[in-house]
Amino acid sequence: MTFNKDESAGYLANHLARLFARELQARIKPLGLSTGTFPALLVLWEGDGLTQRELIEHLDIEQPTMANTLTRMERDGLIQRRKDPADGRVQRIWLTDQARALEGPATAAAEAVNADALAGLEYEERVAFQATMRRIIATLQAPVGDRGIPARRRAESA
Amino acid sequence: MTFNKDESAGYLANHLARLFARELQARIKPLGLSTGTFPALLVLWEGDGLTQRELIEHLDIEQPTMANTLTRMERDGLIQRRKDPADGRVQRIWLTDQARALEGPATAAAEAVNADALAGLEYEERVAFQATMRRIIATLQAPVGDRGIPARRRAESA
DNA sequence: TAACATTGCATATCAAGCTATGCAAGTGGT
DNA sequence: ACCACTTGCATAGCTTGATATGCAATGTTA
Repeated sequence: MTFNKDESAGYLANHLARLFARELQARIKPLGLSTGTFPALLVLWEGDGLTQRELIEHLDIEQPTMANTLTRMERDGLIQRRKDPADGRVQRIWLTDQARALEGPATAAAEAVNADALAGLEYEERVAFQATMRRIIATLQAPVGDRGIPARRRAESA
Repeated sequence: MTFNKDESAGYLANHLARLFARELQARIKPLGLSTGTFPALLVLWEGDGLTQRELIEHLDIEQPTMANTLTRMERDGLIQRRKDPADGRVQRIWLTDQARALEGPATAAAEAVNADALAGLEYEERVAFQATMRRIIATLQAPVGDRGIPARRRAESA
């Protein structure tokens, strides 16, 4: 049996993510936003003043990737980095007014991408799809030894 | 209602793809392979001598991305580019013996990643998940005006 | 308190994706 | 035969992801 990419979950996930990114990029570029900054903004719109570490824990992104993204966001006038008065190592991230003003149009664009992508799916299929994605994400985030063990049972044996 | 990333199909797809890529990278790095070259190899193992254009049609990758990937693959001894005798514009892509020898271990690694990721899912859930991914991919590949229209009906009205 | 370990972030460097652009080789129409 | 168009690929330059590494600030411990 040869390996068939069109039946490989990993290949399909990669392809799907690229298509979503293309679509989102087309819709938020007019706002002056790009796909990489978007997840950080989603977290910061819920409440800013976070540290870089707090951001990466929310987003499961490596630290240097986030540092890089924040540098671009600062350059583009979306955030400011200000030193934490209590801990000299920490830089807290604050949104600019410009970034705050983009929350409405930007989240509307993202909603539109999702609606577009999922058009043609029944409600039950959408719910099941997202639930499955979350389960696989949880599996891949678990340490290798714990794979395939439901989170409940994992918690019990801790 | 605020936008919630953990209920956004696009965000979940991006996160999922990153986790798959991390996992695959860990497993094929020992073979001297990387995630970007993998899809091209999958196509070429089925039969080489393809043009760059044929490759990008198989993989839905932009042409300069593929040109770049092929340059790295040539550098790493995985492929050779040879001029097509009949058409001076065309470079045909041929696998090296080294690349041919990697088919077994590399596809085994990819199978292992998929098995790992999908462990904990029932058979029906896996099938449904992959079917849904393929449907969303088809939707996002369709021209904007045709979104939400089943492929069957789209074909009829052509 | 001096030495060591940890934490938070930055920098360097690479891969993998994209858009914009250029150019040489082929094709077609007159 | 010539001009215009198309096709195939390369290059430049950017974003978004990763690893490896360094360093300063803070914590911890003998």
